[in-house]
Amino acid sequence: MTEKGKVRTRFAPSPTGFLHIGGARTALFAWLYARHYHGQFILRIEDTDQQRSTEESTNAILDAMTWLGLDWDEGPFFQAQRVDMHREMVKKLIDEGKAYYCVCTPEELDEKRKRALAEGKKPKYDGTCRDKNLPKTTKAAVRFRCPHSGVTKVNDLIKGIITFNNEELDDLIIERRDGYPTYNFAVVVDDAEMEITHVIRGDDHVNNTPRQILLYEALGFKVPQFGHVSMIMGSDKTRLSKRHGATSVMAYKDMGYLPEAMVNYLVRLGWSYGDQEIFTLDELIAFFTLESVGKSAAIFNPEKLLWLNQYYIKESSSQRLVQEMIPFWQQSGVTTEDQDFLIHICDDVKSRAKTLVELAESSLFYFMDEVTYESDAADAFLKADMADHLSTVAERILSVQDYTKKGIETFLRSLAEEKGFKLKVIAQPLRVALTGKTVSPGIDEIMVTLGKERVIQRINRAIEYINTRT
RNA sequence: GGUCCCAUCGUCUAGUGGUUAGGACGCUGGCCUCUCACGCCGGAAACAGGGGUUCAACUCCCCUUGGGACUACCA
Repeated sequence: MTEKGKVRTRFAPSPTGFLHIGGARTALFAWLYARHYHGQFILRIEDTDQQRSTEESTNAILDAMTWLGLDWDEGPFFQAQRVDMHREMVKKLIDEGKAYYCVCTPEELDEKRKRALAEGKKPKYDGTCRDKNLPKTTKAAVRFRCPHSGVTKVNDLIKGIITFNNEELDDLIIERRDGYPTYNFAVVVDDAEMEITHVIRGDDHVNNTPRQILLYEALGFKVPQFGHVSMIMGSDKTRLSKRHGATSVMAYKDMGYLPEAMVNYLVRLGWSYGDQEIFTLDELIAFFTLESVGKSAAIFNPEKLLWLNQYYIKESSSQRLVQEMIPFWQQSGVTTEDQDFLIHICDDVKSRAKTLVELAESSLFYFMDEVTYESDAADAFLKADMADHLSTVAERILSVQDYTKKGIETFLRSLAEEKGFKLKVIAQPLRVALTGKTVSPGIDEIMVTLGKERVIQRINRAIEYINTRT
């Protein structure tokens, strides 16, 4: 099933929370890399931490991946379902003398670590059980026997060659006393077994890489290529957290962001293609390589994401937008099924909204049976001297043959000319009559969308309003 | 503390020894205009510091400084 020479990448999140912005970017890079080289992208859930993993998180991550359009060719695999194999591998290492049982208690180790740190020494495992050749017991964890000398080189696809002295590494635990493998062991076994060719993951794993390479070698596996993507940080250069705003990908969906905006934003965080800012998915797949991924950490900039979102809303077809708007309109209590009406509304509003939430908000007036006038707007424009003009519009609009943007504009302009004032003199009162606000799409657009009947209704109601007020 | 990584406008970045250091977001001046957006034109804004290497450094090397990651029987 694995084609020879094919690129295989994976995304391996731990289900301990929602899909984070940073995780999403890593996933995107791994996905793009696989797609660019016509390879496979595998999804694996790293749920060996029985305490912190939840099914809810798994589902949330899957949903977010789907929303972003990051489809996977294999999986999702669950690491916890693979422990038998992990244990077998542990056994193999023990049999070969490459791993050993350790009965030091977590408390003891913690104590030693603290002491070493206080004395300014390296807090690494002191090797108490390394040569005791202890038998397997229920309280024994398994440690990997790490070489104490030599160097391990990581040829990172993004960062270049990184060299580690093996003496810096200590004998890490590969199987807990509860019988479950630890992360560093399970990733190696799984990545090897799944024939992952390129491990693309977060920067925070670079220091794990040499010991993982040693593990690959001890197990007799082929060492994959590594590519470590830098972290995403908040505006104060600390790790991105809730303090910097929403960090969950799906929170952005709920805030009215389009997935392509998120993808486009994320990909440009660390990756570039000349001066180009806007990319279709096909372009990304065609252009993406790890060579053009930068090494330095990036700061998450919500303004730019917002700009991209506005761009994609503006560029989206209104048909598509109507679909996307369904949940948002629903939240606002809009029930119309009139597709045509909804499409026209999107035509009018889409260049004026930065998010779908904003779009919903600014389109609300279209659906009202009775427009609610903002008090400042009414005070300024629904005044006695305007009633006449408004009723002229209401009367004459009936006979406008060319009821289009163009036709309405011509009609309004000639009316203004006839009465001897500028268009804006009638435009603003009309706007308030039709929308209740002083800010809206163009009145010609609104009138077309609303249709003659509703327009006349709203104008007459505004006239009534003026009359009852004076 | 140790190990590792990083360093061009506020932010994302282009740059690969010789450029008026380019683009984008944001900010800002103007145009368009029925309001608001969109769009268009313009502006301010950067090579962290110090040593080398070189005829020539943003670009290569070293140091300093500053940031970040890891240092768990978490992933």
